[in-house]
Amino acid sequence: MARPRDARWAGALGILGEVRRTPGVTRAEAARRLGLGSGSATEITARLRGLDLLDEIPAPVVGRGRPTTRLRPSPRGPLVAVVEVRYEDWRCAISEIDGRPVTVAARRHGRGGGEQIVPPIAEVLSGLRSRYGRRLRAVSVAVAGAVRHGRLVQAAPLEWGPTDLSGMVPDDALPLLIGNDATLAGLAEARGGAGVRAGTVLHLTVEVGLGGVLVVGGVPVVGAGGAGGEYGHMPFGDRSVRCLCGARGCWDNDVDGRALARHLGAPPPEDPRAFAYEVLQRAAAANAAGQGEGNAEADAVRRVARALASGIAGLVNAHDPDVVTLGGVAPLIRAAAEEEFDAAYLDGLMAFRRADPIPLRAVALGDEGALIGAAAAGLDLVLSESGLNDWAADLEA
Amino acid sequence: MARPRDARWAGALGILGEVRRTPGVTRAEAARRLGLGSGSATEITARLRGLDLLDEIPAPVVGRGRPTTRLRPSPRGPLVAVVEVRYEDWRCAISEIDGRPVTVAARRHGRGGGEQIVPPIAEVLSGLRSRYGRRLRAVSVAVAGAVRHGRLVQAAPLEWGPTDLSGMVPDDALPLLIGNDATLAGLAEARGGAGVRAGTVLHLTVEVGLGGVLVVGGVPVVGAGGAGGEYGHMPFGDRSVRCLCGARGCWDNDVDGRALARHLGAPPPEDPRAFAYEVLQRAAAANAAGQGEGNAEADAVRRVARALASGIAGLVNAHDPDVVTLGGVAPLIRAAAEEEFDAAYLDGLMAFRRADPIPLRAVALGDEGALIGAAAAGLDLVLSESGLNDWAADLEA
DNA sequence: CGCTTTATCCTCGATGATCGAGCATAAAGA
DNA sequence: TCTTTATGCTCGATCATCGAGGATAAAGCG
Repeated sequence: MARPRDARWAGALGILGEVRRTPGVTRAEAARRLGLGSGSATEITARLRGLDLLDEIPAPVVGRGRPTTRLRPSPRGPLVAVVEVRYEDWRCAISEIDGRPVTVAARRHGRGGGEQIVPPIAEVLSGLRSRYGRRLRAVSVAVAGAVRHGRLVQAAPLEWGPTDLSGMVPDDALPLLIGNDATLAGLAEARGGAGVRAGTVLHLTVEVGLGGVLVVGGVPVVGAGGAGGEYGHMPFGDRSVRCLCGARGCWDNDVDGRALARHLGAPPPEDPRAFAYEVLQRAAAANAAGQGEGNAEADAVRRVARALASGIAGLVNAHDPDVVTLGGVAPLIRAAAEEEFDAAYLDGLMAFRRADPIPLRAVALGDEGALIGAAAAGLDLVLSESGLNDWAADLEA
Repeated sequence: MARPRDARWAGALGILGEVRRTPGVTRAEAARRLGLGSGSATEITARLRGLDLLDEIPAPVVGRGRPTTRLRPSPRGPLVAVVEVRYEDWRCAISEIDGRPVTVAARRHGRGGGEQIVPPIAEVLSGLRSRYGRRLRAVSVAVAGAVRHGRLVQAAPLEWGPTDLSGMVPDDALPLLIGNDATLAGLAEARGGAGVRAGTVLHLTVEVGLGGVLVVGGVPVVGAGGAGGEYGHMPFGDRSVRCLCGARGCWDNDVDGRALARHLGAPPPEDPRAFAYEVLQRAAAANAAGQGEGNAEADAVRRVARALASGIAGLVNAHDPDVVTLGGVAPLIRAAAEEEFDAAYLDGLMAFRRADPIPLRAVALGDEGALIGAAAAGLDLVLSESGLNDWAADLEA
């Protein structure tokens, strides 16, 4: 062979990237964005068609000029299976290379050990495997817990210990990716949600506890073992409080439904997320009615809002992102105590940042973020150089 | 032209990178590491010699076989001027493409406004410019303050406000890079110091306040405006304390000489770094003599050690680095209260991390880190594709 | 209905970095 | 001096990309 090792897929990766970024781009537009000549575009798309990676369909004509085609995932192209494991349920989805997962199964699960969810998910994945065969290239899991070196090491709110999820995959040759749900949601928001076109995105989600991630240039900063982004376990809170995670003073404990319950003198709620929704709704209503002052729930919300906002300010000081995206109940907390929230945010910023504070935005992908992010992570693998080499080799065989 | 735009310098960048990583590598070794064939190595080194980027000198013969050559910066090659501005002094250095700065001037400065240092530095740089002409390709400045969008926006401990340093460069065409000193020291440690070969390095320095940076794959994570790494301004401390930076509860105030003085009931020290050195030395001596218990200074040091270590634990939770490198007085704080420090570190970690905690290491480059890092940042620019294109164009003209 | 305009696509020869085999070179060891 | 070991150089081949020129397809216009 006599090609620069990295050049074999160079152009192809560019085109595939455009298709992922903008599903349904026209071929002409993709070539323009990449600065490709028309000759290269022809060559590359022809190759990708031949590899069953892309398909071209006539594009609706807009003005004059020769009509172009839209680039779409090939109906015989690679697929990624995606799983999301949340506090009370899980779902499986399948995604083509445009990164839009389609749910194929969903189920609630009890509060037993983590291993109980493995068999039913394995069954679904096994079904996908026999249905799609070699088209299925990877399994990507988003899970509500701390993940390190591809293993779920801790899921305190779920009350799961270290859990082995590797039994999910029907076939040892099928790559299994496991990521934290908030991390993957942040990835999705940064690439195609509220943080799109920003170089550095800080994503934070409040569900049960707080998770998040810093995404730089579309790549999540997850550290050596992939466990980065556990911002909920920074000691922004009261050091005398021991967190379920084992550390002290974790921010986690000051910003969610459990914190609201504590401030209200209520027992720890069974479902902190639902509890938070209810309290936030009532607090927002009270505020809207001008009865927020002295209202216990509104007070609790304000307290949580201050804890959340001042921590965010600290993270902004430390990371200098272009934008902060807020998911889960965080946008609701802000909305239900906007004044206190924004004041605490500004107050926590270094002085030079106050003139033009980094914007805080609610997520754009809603509850689909983690699933979309998991698909993106899976596709990063499948559409990498080595992934494409494997795909091409499989086609030949 | 008919070359893949990125391929023109591809091989050359690899070789230059090896020379930077390992000054004095042999040509054969560099080719081996890059997986280059001997033909490519010949072609590339010949081109780099022709461009006055590299020089080859005979290598001392070790065993049998045809002797190879060492790759070195060309004596007519590009240079980067480096400036470090610290609390009480500044220095200028010059670096060839191996990234080893050689100091050419140093001076103490008073505590006036920041602008006072610009003229003398400008004079030194102007001298370098006339001496080296076009060989001087960039000026890279490490400064003890918050830097954003290439401007020094805040230097609270120096008591400088926003300061325009652009007057330093003798020629508007000469690129000026400005970076935070702790960020650049972290870059240097990650690439060639205590964090070498680690994928993700968290670097933290305690001087007056605390600075640092996360370095991922040799690239510092500095956010949108380059102001990332201001870990000293995360609210790990007492929220009732207002920091000089404008925020509240900053970690900055709990970990340095000012904190030691506060705990000792002493007035804020004129030179917090020197004060810290003295207290730490006495506390270490007291501990060594078995008189650490009840000793006021040793108690103050323990308190600072706990504040430092628990904050580090929080950052480790959030970032999951391979290694934490400690600079400035941080290693001394740890040494002077090792038990408390390590206990607080472990106590602040999430439970799953305790079995195999991320190692904390003292810096390897001592006080040269910021200078070396600034040289590295400058060379990243000079030895980029566009920088090399400019250099080649200048040679032709 | 045919011509013009606009936009895109395809063909084809050129380019240039890399590759790898084969040969040349230089030192150490026998 | 011959062999072994390691490296450097030459040269033809490869291949993704480039860009010019021509082909193609639709809309607009008379």
